[in-house]
Amino acid sequence: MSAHQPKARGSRAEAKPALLDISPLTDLLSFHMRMLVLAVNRAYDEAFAPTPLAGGTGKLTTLMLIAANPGMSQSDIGRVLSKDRPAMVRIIDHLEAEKLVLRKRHPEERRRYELVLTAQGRASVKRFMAIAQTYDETFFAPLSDREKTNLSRILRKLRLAYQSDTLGMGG
Amino acid sequence: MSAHQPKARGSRAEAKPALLDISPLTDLLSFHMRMLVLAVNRAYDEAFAPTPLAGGTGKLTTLMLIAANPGMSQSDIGRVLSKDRPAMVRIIDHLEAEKLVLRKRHPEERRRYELVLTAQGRASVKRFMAIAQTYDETFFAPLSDREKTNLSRILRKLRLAYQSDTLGMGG
DNA sequence: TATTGTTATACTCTATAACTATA
DNA sequence: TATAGTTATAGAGTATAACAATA
Repeated sequence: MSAHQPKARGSRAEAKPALLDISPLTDLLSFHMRMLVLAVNRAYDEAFAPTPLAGGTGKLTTLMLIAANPGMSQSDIGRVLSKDRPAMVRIIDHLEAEKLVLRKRHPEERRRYELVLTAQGRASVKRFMAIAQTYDETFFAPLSDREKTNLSRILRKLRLAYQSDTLGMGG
Repeated sequence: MSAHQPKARGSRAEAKPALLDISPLTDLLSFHMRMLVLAVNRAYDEAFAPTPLAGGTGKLTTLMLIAANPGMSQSDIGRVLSKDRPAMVRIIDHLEAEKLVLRKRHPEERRRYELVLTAQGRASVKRFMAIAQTYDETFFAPLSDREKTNLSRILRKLRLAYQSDTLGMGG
């Protein structure tokens, strides 16, 4: 959070091809978070490669939202996930092609769809959520329980500060 | 970290267009981190829009690395930032076009470049680092000092677990 | 044979505008 | 006029393969 460490030249650190000073970067919390998300996304890609939810986390999170809140519209989901309407069209197209999600016309509000899981979607989502939980727990396994609780509380506080939107409950 | 909250129907929560249950997502630390990085990237775009480092953080981080470690090669930087060689070519092309960075041929190892700042680059990098620090501090301002220290320590622990590469020191 | 930088290609994600149909 | 969904387009990020120059 402050003063960069000196380059430690001359010490016993002269083994490898000259160590790099990355402290200007690691002093920034935002840099830390970005690098970690890169790694966590790689872990996601590995865990979900053999599933129809490969290639970006948007398909999984959309499916989980529909499972927990049947009847959501595409725009509703976009607001939660910070995705615009064109992005949601593509995701729902994919999930529909995979026969996991169904677009039902809203009876009164005929502009929007009510998104619901198909029977296959309901059956699959349990498996997907188990994969998600395993990959998430595995990734954060290097942390102690106390650190995980702290991290969760801190991230939640930041989320509420920047996303206090219409969202809702949970977390 | 566990048990989803019930939908709390019937309580005083029936005001807005029916609250959404996002707890399946917020139970995942990885989801929290991804959403926060989305927000932090938006903050970056705003802060650096009027500079030649707009459009992605790679240009700033590359510049800061060269400033702290003159003579780095493109591949060196790519290893630190988890970017492949084609990505680094594009970034250095941009920084060179902006007259911030210079490709110098390495005298002995004539395959690689020694990347150094131009006079203009050295003058600008101080300003850019000040902008970076301000935007970073502003973004994490909702946290107490203790929380920031905790977050930094936790993120560092995870980084070391997943990126124990050849990196170096600092942080 | 391996490595640095380069080019080309492709696929994803993101952002914007414009169109339709509904309200 | 405003909103939900759609389409088209362009930009940035990422991943791959292949190439030239060098080691």
